[in-house]
Amino acid sequence: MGLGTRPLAVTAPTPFAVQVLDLVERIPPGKVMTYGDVAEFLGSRAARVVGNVMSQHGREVPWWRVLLSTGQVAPSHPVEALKRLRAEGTPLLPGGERVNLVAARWDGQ
DNA sequence: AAGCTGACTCGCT
DNA sequence: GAGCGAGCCAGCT
Repeated sequence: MGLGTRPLAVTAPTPFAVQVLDLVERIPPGKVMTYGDVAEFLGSRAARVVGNVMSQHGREVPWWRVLLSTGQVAPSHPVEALKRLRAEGTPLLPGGERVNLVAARWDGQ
């Protein structure tokens, strides 16, 4: 019926969301950014909003490369995230549950 | 239009 | 290291 042509009814990304997604898409394999890093790079302090964006639109970008400031992976799919991070050689801290931010943080260069 | 929400962060205990 | 409270702000109701 009139729901449109897409199988998943995704609301259109807002301008801020587009900026977030553009940036996340550029994070190189083996590198990561925190929610706060992403916000700061976009001239905002809205780390939570970045999280909101990722939860709504993160499926089409390397969402596993966006972390909490503690180095922990996205809370919704932690196992999958860790699996992907290990696969691309992202430096982890001893214990393997958190990313070594000192080594893996990407500055958006 | 005022309030609520949340894949956040930081400081303090 | 683990909890907790306060601050944060774009989007949605």
